[in-house]
This record gives sequence, structure tokens and C-alpha cells, in this order.
Amino acid sequence: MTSLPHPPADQIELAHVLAALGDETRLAIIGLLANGEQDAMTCSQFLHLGSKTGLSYHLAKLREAGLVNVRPEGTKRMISLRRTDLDRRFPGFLDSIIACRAVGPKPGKAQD
Amino acid sequence: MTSLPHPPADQIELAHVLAALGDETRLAIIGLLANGEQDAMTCSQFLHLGSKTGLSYHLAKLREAGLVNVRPEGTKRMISLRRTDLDRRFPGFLDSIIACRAVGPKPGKAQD
DNA sequence: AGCCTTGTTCAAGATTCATTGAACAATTGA
DNA sequence: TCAATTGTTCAATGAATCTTGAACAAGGCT
Repeated sequence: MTSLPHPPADQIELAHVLAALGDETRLAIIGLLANGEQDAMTCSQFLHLGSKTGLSYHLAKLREAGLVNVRPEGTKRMISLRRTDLDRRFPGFLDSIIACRAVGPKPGKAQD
Repeated sequence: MTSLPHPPADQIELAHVLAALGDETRLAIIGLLANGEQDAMTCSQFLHLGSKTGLSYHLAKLREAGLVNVRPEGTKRMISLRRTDLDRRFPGFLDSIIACRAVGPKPGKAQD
């Protein structure tokens, strides 16, 4: 039961995706989702990036843009990158973003 | 004489670049710069995308983000993609964006 | 039943963004 | 010099964004 609205894969818009990623907090979330071993994480695992309310807001943005999938499980939300959908729609895009971030702005202090 | 402020190549920030591209008008400008034969275009060549003032605003955004280079030549500004700088800093990123746009939202009516 | 955890929603505020029109600056050309 | 072209700057407006705290909802646990 995907209670929360997700855009279908073929309807993900590039400008929308780029706008969603044009924010340090959300970019950090994507970085953690991409580099972490687990393919799904909960909101509370991002709490070091901001307040509970702020996270809910940013995660909704990422979901609405088509970047992440959110699956309710108990009181938790399992959040995962829509890797397959994104790769099919925008080949190479996600990989380049992730690679950039690995070298990029926030190098140390990754408590995965 | 680069009268206008451009960020040095190694100081271009990913989040800033993504935010600059998260706008249909600016994305269209980058698309035209990337797909056109000419490596430099003037502001007036983008007038079909918006008002003169708006274009000036959006082009400043792209310049400040490090996406384009603006070189004054007479009363004109020669605008070009910073392909080399971007490829070095974010390998594969620009190519994936351009490829996406080719398939993407505004298919027909490209008066190159 | 209560209580805790996890996360959303609502309302408010400050900030930034995008668009517009008028006025201005600089170069080109008659 | 006068006029046209090219583009910037300024001020104002409305919209969107981000952040915060309080209140709420839904499950899990004892």
C-alpha cells in the first residue's frame, strides 16, 4: 500500500529533480541513501541534518520530485532511492551526482 | 577582460549548480548552448524564452553558479557553456543533463 | 488501558526567487 | 550629434521556499 503519492517513473521531470537537489540538506540525504549499504533508511536516521519537521518537509520534496520511494512500515517510513527509475529516465545522471558528492563539499565526518 | 564575476573552476559548488538548473528557463538556455553549433550566443538569441530583463536575471544566475562564461564584446555579451570546467569538476554530469533534455520535456520546435 | 516512538500537519515568520516596467549605460552606425 | 541596438540596474510586487514550534495521528510495547 503506497499511501503517499509518488510520480510514475516516466513522469519524473528533470527540472523538478534538479530543483529538489538544489538544496544542501536534500543533497546530503541523497548522498547518504546512495552511499550507505542499506537500501532503505528511516527519517530518524537523518536527524543530524535538521529538525524532525524539516526532515519531513525535505523528504516530501524528494518524494514528490520522484527521487525517493517512501514505504510505510509500522510507525516508520522506509526511504529508498529510486535508482532504477532514475537511471532509466536520466541515464548517468544519478551516478554523476553521487560521484561529485563523494569528492565534493562535505568530505569527512560521515557517520554511516 | 572578464569584467563580470565568475567563480573559479575549482570553486563551483554542486548544490549551487543544481539550484541554478532547477528552473525551466535556465535549463532551456543550457540546452540551447549545449546543442547549438555555435559555442557562444548572445542574450538576444534567448529572447523567445522571456523578457530582456528576465534573461539578464537568469543569465546572471547561470554565470554566478559557474555554468556559463560571459565575455563582453561591443554592446553584446558572448555567452558560452563552461564545458571543460564542468566536466573536470563533475564528470559526466553535464552530458547526462544534455542527454536528458534531448529526450525530455520540450520535444519539437527547436529552431537551432 | 496507558506510554513511547515515529512521523505528519498546521500556522506563522523570515527569506529568497521570479517577473515586470521604467530608467540607465555603453557601443555602433548614419 | 542623434538615433538604434544590446544589455544592466533599480524598485516593486506576488509567489515560493525554508524553518520553527505546537498539536496531532498511528503503531508498538508493557
